[in-house]
Amino acid sequence: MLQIYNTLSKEKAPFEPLEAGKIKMYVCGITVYDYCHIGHARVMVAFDVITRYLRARGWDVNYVRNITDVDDKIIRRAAENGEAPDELTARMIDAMHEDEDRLAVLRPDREPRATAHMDDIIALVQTLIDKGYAYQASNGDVYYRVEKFEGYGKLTRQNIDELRSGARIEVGEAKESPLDFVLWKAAKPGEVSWPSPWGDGRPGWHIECSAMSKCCLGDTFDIHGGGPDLPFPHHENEIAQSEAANGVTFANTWMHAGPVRVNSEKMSKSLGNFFTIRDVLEKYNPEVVRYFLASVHYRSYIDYSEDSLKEAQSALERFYQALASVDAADSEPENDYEARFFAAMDDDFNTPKALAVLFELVTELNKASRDGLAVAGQLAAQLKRLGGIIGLLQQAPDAYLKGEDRAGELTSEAIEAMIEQRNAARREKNFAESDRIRDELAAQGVILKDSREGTSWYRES
RNA sequence: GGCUGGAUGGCAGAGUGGUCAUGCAGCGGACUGCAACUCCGUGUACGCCGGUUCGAUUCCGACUCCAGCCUCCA
Repeated sequence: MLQIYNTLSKEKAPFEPLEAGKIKMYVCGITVYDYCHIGHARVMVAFDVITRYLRARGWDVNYVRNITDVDDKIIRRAAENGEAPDELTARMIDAMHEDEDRLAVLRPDREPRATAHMDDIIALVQTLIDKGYAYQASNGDVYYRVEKFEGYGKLTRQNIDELRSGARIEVGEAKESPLDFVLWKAAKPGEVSWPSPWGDGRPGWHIECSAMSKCCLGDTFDIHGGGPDLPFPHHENEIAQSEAANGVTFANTWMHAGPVRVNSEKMSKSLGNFFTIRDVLEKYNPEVVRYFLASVHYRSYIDYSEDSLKEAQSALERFYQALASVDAADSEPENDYEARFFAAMDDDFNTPKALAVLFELVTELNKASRDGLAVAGQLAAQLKRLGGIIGLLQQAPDAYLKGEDRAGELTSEAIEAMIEQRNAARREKNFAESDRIRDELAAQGVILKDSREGTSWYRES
């Protein structure tokens, strides 16, 4: 039985989709005005692992993740760059897909974009106005009347009075109450805008998700996910919009990934202490980054540091060394690893626990491999398949360990030529020369392994 | 201040009312010409104080500290 922690109830509960066999999941994606950072990567990988596991468990998953391609930050950044907003967003969407591909994050089934759903957004705002949950203010903006929605604050347990005392009205706003938030923003001269019954303008931040989830998945769906900073106010506001407009429960299960920290502080744009995915991939194999993110439970904070990445590197190398020792068979052995792996994942997607099971499998595989047992190949096949459920271990072991030839480093050919020289020296028992060559290679990050079958090598990544 | 989490061995990180997490690093041994990989062995870990219990790291309460949200942020 799959148990999922629900932010709404603050507890794990058995998961049951609305429609047998099918799961409808909506995840808040990113605002495409800059390159994705590791925090984004965490959410992407977390929901990728979740989707892969749900599918491995036999469910038909419809995974929708939006792209916010109109907002203040985009408009500002595009102006700074001297380019049109849609040029900026097109570039950033391409970059995001490139980053995801490298991290082996599968594309969501649909990636709706706000600018492509203006009709849905406008219709939803109109419904809210018709039902008395929204109003157009004197400055032309349309606002949501928060105090009219009875359950406001239920996701994050906010008390409406507490919120009221902390809220304030910005200059230029014309809200009835400081708690009200904008649904439709009247355009300023020269800004990108769309026509609407309330004049030219653009949608507020929250309404697009209510509109696109309704459009792609319906009024009620199974899972709504996102990053750690979204529960309040974004998801609280989505609930207010959608439940007021549709009159039914919005999402049954709310899932939120934990934050990435750097030096015990949250990594964020506002603190400026963030690393982009592409920065990190300059130095580390993408699979190492993915392993690092999967080595901690998705809801816990995770500390980003060079040391953690190095550790992930060593751990992953252990997996690939084991896989490299034997050819994977076509069949798998009878054992309880799969059941234990699934039991771990069934417990709110406990990837660290699932990985621990795989490490036990590795030890058994290494022993079988050392003893030349046929089961070794079967264990390798099993390891690769289970690893694949969390998006790991799908590279050819040899290719992973050797890495790619890089500019300024020894090529595979050069390495192999040196190994040949060294083996000639070894045959003559000239160990001084043989060790000299090995040291020379080691200085370049190339490690040798002598065995009965000959000498193999790998790059210390 | 309001609302959420968290505190586990050198580090990372699961988990459990009473026998092992797991990984990285370290130490000893096997293998090896020597290494590397691998295997075997190796650590009185559970923030602090009370309580419940035959027994608590695990349950309950207080305390201390840390983090997240409450403003754009995944």
